[in-house]
Amino acid sequence: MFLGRFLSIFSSKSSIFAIASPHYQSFLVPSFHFDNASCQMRHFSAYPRFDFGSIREPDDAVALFREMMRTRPLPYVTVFNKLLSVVVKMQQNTLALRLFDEMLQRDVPINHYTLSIAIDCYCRLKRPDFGYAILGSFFKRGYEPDVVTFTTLIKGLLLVGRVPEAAKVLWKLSVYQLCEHDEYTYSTMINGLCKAGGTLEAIDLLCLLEKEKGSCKPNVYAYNAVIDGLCKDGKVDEALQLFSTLGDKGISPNVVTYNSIIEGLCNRRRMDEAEDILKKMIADKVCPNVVTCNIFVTAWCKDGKVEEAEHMLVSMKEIDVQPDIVIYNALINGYCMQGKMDEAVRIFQLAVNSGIKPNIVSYNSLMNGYCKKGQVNEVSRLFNMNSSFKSLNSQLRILLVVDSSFKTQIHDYLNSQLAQLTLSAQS
DNA sequence: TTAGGGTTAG
Repeated sequence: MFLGRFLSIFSSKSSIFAIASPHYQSFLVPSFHFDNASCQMRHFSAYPRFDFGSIREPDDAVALFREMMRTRPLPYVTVFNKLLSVVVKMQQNTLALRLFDEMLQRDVPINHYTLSIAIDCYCRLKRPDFGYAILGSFFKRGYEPDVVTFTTLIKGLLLVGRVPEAAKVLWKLSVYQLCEHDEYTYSTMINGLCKAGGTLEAIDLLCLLEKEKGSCKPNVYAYNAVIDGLCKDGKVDEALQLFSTLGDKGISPNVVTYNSIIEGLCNRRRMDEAEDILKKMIADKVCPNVVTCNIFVTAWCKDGKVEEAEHMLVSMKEIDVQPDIVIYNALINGYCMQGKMDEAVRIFQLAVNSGIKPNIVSYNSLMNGYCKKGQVNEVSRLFNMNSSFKSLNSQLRILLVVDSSFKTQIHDYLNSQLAQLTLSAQS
């Protein structure tokens, strides 16, 4: 049985932890001994120390920002930049831009790091043109955009599929000697090309870099992007071929490399080969992570082997990998697809009891399952548990998959909910 | 305590 073999593969992983444990220990030991001097400096500093680690919600960041704005003299620009970075890492790009705007309006000192963060936010919001506009502020304030700034803009253009423009920026960097490109620049370009459907062009660029003399050789991120692109294009054998050459090139595959290959094989239902790659991964001392586990769980669920897939939760505990909502959702959906709603709800509860918050995907899977069984009352109950404008569009999408005999009933129900939500929003 | 990179679910 595949699951049995899978578990036995994982059980051999204890050796990995044995090897890795000294690193874990040194990582966990607090570094008081060499931080004493700086602690004392801070203790006597006139500036308060702002605790960015305590930021959990966007509101926390706003509260800290307000506190910083009230502090006199104002904190250094580095402190404001740090706060903006924390907000960006929370994927609150609009909020980061709002804070940035307030800094400009209230004449808080900024530097080229601040401007790069703002460009990054616009790019992440898929508005690279606004990012470009900020380049003007660089020159106005006497700063020069550097390789990070340009790489960020290239990434932004690629994110919205503007491949030729991104290539042009890359080309201009060299021709006009605006700055020296680095590994990030090329891996960003290669990844963007793959994500925009241009895996072949990405391979061409990769080959060009491999032949180029100099220090800017493609790294594991660039190879991962191409391997993943090939797998997603269904060209798993080509991905395997490239994967097999990595060792000779001095590139160590990491967990993402292995996950992409495993996913490519699983999607083609080449499960035995996926298992072989997992074995190789463990032999190479690369620890499987939650994504690795989820790839197998998803594949088993699609094959209708949901009970077996559920055993993965046990395996994960054994190897100290924490399940996340993605893996619970894969199982919930697996049971829903089989019409086993009691089992689906049990997994839902298991997630909640484990402290994992269900999300829109969890609710949609359950609603879809109940719709398929015609249990409209359960659908309404779930809808009321999770009704908001944000999720409404996703919930309406279930109409596409429910049996036609229930469509009218659910459609009327959702319309009445929509009307109520509209009214409450207006009031 | 200052900026840029990858993989997963309905």
